[in-house]
Amino acid sequence: MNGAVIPIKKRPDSLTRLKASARKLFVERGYHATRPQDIAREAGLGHGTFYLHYPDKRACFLAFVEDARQEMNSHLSIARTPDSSLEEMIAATLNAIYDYSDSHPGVLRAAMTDEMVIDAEGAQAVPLLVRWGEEWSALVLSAAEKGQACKSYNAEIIGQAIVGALHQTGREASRGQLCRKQLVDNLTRFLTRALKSD
Amino acid sequence: MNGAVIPIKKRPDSLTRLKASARKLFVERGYHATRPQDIAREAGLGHGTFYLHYPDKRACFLAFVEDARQEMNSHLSIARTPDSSLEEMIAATLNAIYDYSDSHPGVLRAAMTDEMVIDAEGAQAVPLLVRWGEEWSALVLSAAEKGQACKSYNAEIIGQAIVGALHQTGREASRGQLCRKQLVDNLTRFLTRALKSD
Amino acid sequence: MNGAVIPIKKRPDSLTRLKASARKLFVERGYHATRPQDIAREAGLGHGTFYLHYPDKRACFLAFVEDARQEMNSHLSIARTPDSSLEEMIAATLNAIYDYSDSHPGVLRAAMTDEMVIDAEGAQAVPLLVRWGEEWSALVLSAAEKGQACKSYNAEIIGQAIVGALHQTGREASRGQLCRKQLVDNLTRFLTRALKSD
Amino acid sequence: MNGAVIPIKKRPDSLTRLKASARKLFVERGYHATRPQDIAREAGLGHGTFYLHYPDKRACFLAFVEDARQEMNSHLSIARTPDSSLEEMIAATLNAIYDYSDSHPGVLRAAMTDEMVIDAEGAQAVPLLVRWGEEWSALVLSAAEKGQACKSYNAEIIGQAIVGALHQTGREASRGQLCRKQLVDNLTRFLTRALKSD
DNA sequence: TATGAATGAGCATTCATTCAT
DNA sequence: CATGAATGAATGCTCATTCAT
Repeated sequence: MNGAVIPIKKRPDSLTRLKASARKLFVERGYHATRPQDIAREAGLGHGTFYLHYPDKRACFLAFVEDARQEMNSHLSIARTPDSSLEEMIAATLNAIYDYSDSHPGVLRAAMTDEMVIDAEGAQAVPLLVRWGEEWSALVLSAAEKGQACKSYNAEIIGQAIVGALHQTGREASRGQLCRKQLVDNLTRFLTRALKSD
Repeated sequence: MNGAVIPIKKRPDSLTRLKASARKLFVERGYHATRPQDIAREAGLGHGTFYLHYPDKRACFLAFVEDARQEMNSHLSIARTPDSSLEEMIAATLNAIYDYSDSHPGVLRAAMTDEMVIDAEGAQAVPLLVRWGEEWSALVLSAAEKGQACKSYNAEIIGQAIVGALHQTGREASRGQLCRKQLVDNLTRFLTRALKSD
Repeated sequence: MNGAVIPIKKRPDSLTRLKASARKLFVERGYHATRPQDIAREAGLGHGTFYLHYPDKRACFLAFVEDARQEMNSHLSIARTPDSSLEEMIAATLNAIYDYSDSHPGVLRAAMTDEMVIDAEGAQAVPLLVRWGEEWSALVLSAAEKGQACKSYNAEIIGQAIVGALHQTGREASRGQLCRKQLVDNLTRFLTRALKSD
Repeated sequence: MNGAVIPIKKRPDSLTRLKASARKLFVERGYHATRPQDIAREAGLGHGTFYLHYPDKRACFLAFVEDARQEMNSHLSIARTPDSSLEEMIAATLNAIYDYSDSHPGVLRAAMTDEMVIDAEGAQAVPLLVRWGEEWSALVLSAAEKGQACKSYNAEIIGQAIVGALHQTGREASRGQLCRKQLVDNLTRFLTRALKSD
């Protein structure tokens, strides 16, 4: 009679539903136009339930950002193959970003909402975009060490430049102006030429 | 009847003072933390006077953005010399941008506040960053025609990429992390290599 | 034509009306059961107007207490005649207190609401009752100096004891249990005997 | 089958623990700043358990007051010796009150929280202070009958006056302003002189 | 008997905007 | 042109109480 362990697939538990609703609304309406009450209602819960899981609205937004970051990072680490040329690496990364963007439209944009907008004081330690810029810095550095990339750049600056370029083009793409294939092709060539050694 | 003489040093009219106050406060506090009342008070005017000049707060912000754009464009057109190499043109432009940023700290950042933040519906026709991206597109196109830049790029995409790179590095610079000289040097080389023909 | 100075008896101005409404409601319902909105509505004003005059509800209550204190003090200073025996002074004071209580029913009681109730942190510097206790201390001291009262008391303690006795009997009186004439008579004798020298 | 032995040192049942926690928190934070949830958590119980024992928060507070009253009364009846002079009786009572206050700091003060604060409508049948006033009335009456106290007082009024004096001085004492020895000495003399016959 | 997730009416406070002067 | 008192819908958040387990 070990049958007592039927887990019956219950509880699409309230936190999970709040997270989904918060993501949906932050993406659709932005931070300021989304009220905790809206998030709870969208999740089919009472207002108070929101505050069972988050101390305030800001914490909920930050959790959303953090989740998006981790999701995105998983996507990226899957996409990147170890021994590839600089161009291949860039193309793979771009494709991974656009894949994520296509399957989660608007999420990156919402997650990158300027922290000044959320709370003038005590904002996010480091904005999402800056963190990703730092990751690009590391990539640039390692490519330089492998002789794939020009060694005379300040990797920090170049990392931020790359992430800025991707952000702005991605944004325009999501406004429906630019086609993805061209985007990947152009940006890959642009970045590769800018970075490659000699 | 000498009373008719032109009063040479009269006090700036109320709209001018409102504009100055609005800029100051939008830069210092951001859009949401600035109330029309604060702007009027900062300008030494009654609260109601604000609405004599702007239909609402949003219009005031948009006017601020437009002014910043025009100021910046003046700076740029002065800085650019007609017959220069691609590299010279890029370096001159970057320097002009940082000059403006130094003499008007925070203005560009505030003016580029994401329109989604200002009003979910009926946002700015075209965000400032996108407009500047379009101007870079035109520069890239004309450089390509002059044989200075690679012809096979989609200028629209590359324009947005460039402006994104500049925005993000500029932002990090204003967080006090990056030194201007290095910034100009690295970005000039980065963009020149990425763009140049052959 | 100095007629330009007709003051036309305008503006039963909003602060005055708010004060009256606040007093009425704090007396009728107590601090916690009175909302800023109720005060404003009672005064025939919008909610927001309340916050034009008080930074918060607590400040409004404290202003009410201070007003009551001053009103009461005026009453007392009018009632007391300079050269009177201890017994006369006590009787005059008690009568003045009950006169005030009769014409402003409930006000003293509401004004003496324990500060702990209003805000655990940063409460009233010194509660109203304690302040009045200190004034009684001074009276006891001066009576002792004039040889009217026993010199061996600690005036501070006795001042608080007197004010406590008056408060508690006044409270019971307002619950309709005790008759005023008897109250004044009994308390006067009680205090006089307790205080008088020899 | 030794399992049936009486478990001598079982943990105090939930009501006992709730009572202890309620007392602790009402004393430390006051009525309004204490939530049923806090009381339950402090007692190491689930929130819902609170409502197994009390219909609502008000009932819990009233139970706390009643317990304090009974405890205090026990203290007093132990302290009072049958055949003593008025002065001895007063001194013994005061000492008993301060003993209780010293060993249960803050409890009397919390228990005497104005009933208006707890619930505007349908407040406590008779506030604690008034009940103790009535007990003092009885003491005064019996002292008068024994010829120890002046017969011409209205005992009801004098009872309330005494209890008010004790309350207010006790409160100031707990604010750390007055020393106990002096308190007992001064109040004993004060009350004895006020009460004693002839 | 015990639990604690869920609830939603309620609260203090803000702020873009209006309008009588 | 200029004023600033007045407005009230809207916001983020709390907490006494319920109820399915």
